[in-house]
Amino acid sequence: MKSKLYVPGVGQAGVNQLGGVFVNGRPLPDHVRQQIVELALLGIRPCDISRKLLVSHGCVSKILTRFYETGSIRPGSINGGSGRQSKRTYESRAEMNKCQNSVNISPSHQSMDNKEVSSTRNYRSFPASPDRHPSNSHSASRYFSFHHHNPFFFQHRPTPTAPPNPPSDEVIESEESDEDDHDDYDNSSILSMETKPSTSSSLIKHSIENILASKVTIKKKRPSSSSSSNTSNDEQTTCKRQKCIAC
DNA sequence: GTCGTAACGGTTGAA
DNA sequence: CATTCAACCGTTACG
Repeated sequence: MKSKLYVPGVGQAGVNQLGGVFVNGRPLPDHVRQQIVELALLGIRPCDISRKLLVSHGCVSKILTRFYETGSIRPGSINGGSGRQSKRTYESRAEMNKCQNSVNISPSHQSMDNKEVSSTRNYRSFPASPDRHPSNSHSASRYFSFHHHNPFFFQHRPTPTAPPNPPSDEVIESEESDEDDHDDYDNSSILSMETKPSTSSSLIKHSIENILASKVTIKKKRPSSSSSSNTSNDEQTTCKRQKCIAC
């Protein structure tokens, strides 16, 4: 039921049942994950979140479960799991460190150390800066291939108000820095500390993110119709939230 | 209608 | 350099 379109260098971009765009095998962009968690923390039910963000409810469930358990919304295993000493593990470690400090979800906490952490994350989703990962020639070539064939994918900005995306080259530079990061996100974001792709890291600039981002931002937020029914769920959510904070 | 989860197909990166 | 394989991803379907 899902339509697929093959994107060279990235894989199969598909459209899920909700009409959302995704790339099979690739994690959702950070800001989408962030939105999922934020909305959940605001008491929005997962089903509403999935509809609003056009993400499957299974994915929402996974992300929220992970968030409640680990305090991290980032993809990747927290415990590492395999003996594989990969970037994922490294990234996860950074998350763990950050989790200890940051799970108190306070915007005021978003701070500079975030930059340090962010430098170790985000990049996984796409080899945006192949030069940082010289060993990964495959990914680099895939990236360049895709980039070359789909320049338009890198020209979208998540928000309509955002300035035009710097041309693809800057993506590769990966040091693109602040210019595009903050404006992509809601400044009042509860989890901005946790999830803000922040400056240094080259956030996933590839297609799915931008596509989703534009979809999400363009899509008018429904007045949370579930507000009335939230009361009971709020308790659950609050309970989980406290559980998360406790971590 | 909502939620959690297993199965599935796909991507990624280390070996 | 190409291949293999484990880990992870999001979607789908089921209960």
